[in-house]
Amino acid sequence: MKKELEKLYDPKNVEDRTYQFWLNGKYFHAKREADKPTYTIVIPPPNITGQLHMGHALDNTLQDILIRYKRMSGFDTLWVPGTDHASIATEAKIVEAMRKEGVSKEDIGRDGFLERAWAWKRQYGGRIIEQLKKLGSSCDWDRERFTMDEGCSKAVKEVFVRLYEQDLIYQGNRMVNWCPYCKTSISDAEVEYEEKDSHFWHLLYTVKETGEQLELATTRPETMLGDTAVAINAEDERYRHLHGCHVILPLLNKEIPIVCDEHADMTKGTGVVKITPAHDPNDFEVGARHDLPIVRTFTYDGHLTGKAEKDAADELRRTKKVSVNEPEVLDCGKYAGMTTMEARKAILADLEAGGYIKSIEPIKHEVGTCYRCHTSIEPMVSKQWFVRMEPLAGPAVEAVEKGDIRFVPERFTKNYMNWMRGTRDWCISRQLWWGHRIPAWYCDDCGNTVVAKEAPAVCPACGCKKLTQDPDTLDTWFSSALWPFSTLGWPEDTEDLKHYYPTDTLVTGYDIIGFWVSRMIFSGLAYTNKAPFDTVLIHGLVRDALGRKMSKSLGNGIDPLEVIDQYGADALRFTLATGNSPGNDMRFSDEKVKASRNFANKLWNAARFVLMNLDENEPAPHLPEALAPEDKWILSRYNTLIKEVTENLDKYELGMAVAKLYDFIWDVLCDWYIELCKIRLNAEDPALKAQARAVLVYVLSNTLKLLHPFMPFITEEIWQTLPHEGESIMVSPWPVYDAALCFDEAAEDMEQIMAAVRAIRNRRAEMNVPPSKKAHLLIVTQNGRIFAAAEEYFKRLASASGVTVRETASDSETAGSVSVVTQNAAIYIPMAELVDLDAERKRLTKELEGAEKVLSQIKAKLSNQGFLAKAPQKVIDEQKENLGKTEEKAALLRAQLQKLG
RNA sequence: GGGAGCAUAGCUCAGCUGGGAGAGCACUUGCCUUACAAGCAAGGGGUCACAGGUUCGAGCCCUGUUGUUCCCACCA
Repeated sequence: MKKELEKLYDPKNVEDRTYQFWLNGKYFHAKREADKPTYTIVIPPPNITGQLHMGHALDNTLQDILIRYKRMSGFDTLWVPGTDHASIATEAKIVEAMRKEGVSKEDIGRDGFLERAWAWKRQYGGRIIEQLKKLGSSCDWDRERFTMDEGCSKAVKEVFVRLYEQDLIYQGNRMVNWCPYCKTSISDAEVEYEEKDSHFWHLLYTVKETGEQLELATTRPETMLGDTAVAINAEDERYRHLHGCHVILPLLNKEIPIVCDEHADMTKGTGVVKITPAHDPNDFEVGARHDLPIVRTFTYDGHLTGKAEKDAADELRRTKKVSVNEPEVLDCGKYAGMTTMEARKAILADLEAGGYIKSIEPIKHEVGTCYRCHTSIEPMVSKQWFVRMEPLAGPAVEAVEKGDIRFVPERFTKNYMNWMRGTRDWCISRQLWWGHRIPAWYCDDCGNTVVAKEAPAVCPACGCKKLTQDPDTLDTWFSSALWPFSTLGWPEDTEDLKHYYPTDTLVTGYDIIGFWVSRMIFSGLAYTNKAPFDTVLIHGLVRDALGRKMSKSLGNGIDPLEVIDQYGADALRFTLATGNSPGNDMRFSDEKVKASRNFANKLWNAARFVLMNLDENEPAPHLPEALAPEDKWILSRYNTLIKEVTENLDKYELGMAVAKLYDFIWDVLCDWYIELCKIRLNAEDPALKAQARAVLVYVLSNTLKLLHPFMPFITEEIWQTLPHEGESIMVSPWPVYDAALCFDEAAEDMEQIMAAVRAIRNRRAEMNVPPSKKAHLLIVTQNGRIFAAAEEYFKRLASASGVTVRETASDSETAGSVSVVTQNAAIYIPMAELVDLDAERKRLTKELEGAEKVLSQIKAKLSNQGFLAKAPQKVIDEQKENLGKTEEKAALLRAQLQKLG
């Protein structure tokens, strides 16, 4: 029975049904096949707060292309999907939702909050998974994971305890980045710098011993209450007499020392700098060097501290036997309770009134902000957990240097190295509730700290039972760092882990190399002794049509699901895969998707044409015994395509691969081969028909396979409609290049005919001859072999009514003709009424000039001794061949001109 | 301050290890040719940012300049 397709391809009729078909067939499921090499990708887990955005669409399209290609190429492929709990982002969203209900975290307590968070996860965690399916992602859904599921939690505890025992995790009062809005510490990587307008306030502090006024500048006068010294450089001659002296801190009238420290830069400002160890990272270092007191003057939510905070801190110090460098807290008196900005104003006003301000200088200033909420971060001394990076970074640098891990494109190696070499200890504790709770317990009696995978029953130090777990949770990236192996079962030595780990390719954007990629690398090396993957494929950002970042605040985001709804997932995938190279940003526009949709439709109609011509019992794809010249030509082209597409995919040149497929399908297959096939399909001879059908089905069906990783839905739909063997195109074998199917000479002959066809069309178009006006062609050539059997081609493709091929022609025979000259033939189109001898002469002269110019260039090269001596033989041969061809053409042109007189 | 990317047709971008400048869109002209007007055929349009250098040969390699984007950095 003849199958028919709709005139327009409608993705809506195909995609969901096809995806379900794949799921039913369990084609995505990795079966641990012992006889196959493995290929594994772990998905960069999207946040459960998220909707699928264009970045995800790109990321997952690339992964699916690789996975589908490898699956068809005979690999045991596994693509592990999952989601990330995204502690800070999710918690912020839930808090925000609760705020709208008038409920706070504290109202419902930790357990109540976590209940809500898990409900959130159940509600929204699945949504993005469904969206990934719409895209066609062939993930192994039986292995779907979540960063806070039981297995991942186990891995997190295992790592934490191990690192603690190896002294690679420690707790300490250190300078951290504090977000007063999120009320948590964040890591260095989570700070984003933004340029803001600000001022230098030049202040005057009085030296106690000499009474002179010491000028210093600050951008943050509100921190002055926490000053515990001013620093000068020991080499600075201007202040040599002040060594060992003190200044009186204004407003507090407190005596603080002048210290000599390298941090004070003589070339900057007055060379004097105030030191606030509790609220500035540099000053913290200075404080440590000079054993200065650390006086905290800010609360953790961005207000100035008062009596309550001071008392609480004192109480803590008294009862808790706390660590030595627990900061003091100041009762800021009249400033207590003000926000830092309010305090700045008030303090400046008081300084002004007291005559302590010398001048104010406007400046532009890079201010650190929280990457989530963009609130200015406050550097703050706080007790946090840290991962000691130096011992972990070494092997991670080495693995990339040795080539165990490769970045594509290569330039991102540098990016990674800079990050890895420059990184400081990683602050991993967060003052949040949603996340992996830190597996540390403190003894209420003796203050002992116990780190363990399970809650200890008694304090090992004093034997009491009063143990309280650390209230903090871990940085989201702590669990993401383990993702390549925690998802496969680590720390258990599971079958999956043995079989699929290390994974192969990691696909992600350049924006999270520091956050995620580098942490997976050092984690993998440290805990599994293996690099977690061997290749990192980096892609860029998807921007809007104007090149702007897509963002919620700009409202310029394009929803991939809407694009899928309108144009189909294949069109979206094609758009994202095409025309961009690894690591580069790309612009997304409606026009591009339309072009992709048109391509899908073109393919669809090519298939429609083929099906239209098929017999009821058309056999599965095969090649006939005898081949027509155009068959040999298309098979040569097709085999070249296999070779190139495969090579491109192996080199991660996905954009190039898909561009070649586009050209082949549209130009080679549709515009030429199908048109050529119509000759035989319209012929009487059933053998010729069958021959054309067979080659058409063979080439189309196999080309669909090459295209399948990029456009899975439409290729499956067409493949299923065509005669085929096997259940699904997605598990059919990847085409293999076959040198026996490259017919170079026949293909070259065919190209000659095509060139003649183009030249005739060109000539006719120039003269505005409609296709309906046919003409009998006279071809004069020494290459009769090529043109002898070409009559049907010219009739079909060049509006010819017939063709005569000869070696010579008399002037009278060609007098009333328009002529066309190709490389090896002069073709006469009898159209006496259109012949304009003058125009004809001009045109031929121009063509001849062109040919002669090329000739002189080639001759110059071939007479250049340097070229002959140093150029590769292949290039020289090409030039020689070209010389022959061009000379032939020039001769024909000259003869033609002579004829015209 | 350090590092990286980009600069090619009107627009968006390809161009792999140096060997005759490409695609899509837009534009012009002619075609409803029985797969497709979401199409077919033909065409116009580029000092490959600028200046040097290496080379027989440079869009591609080297140096510098300009413009632009991004990343990193504690600049009081």
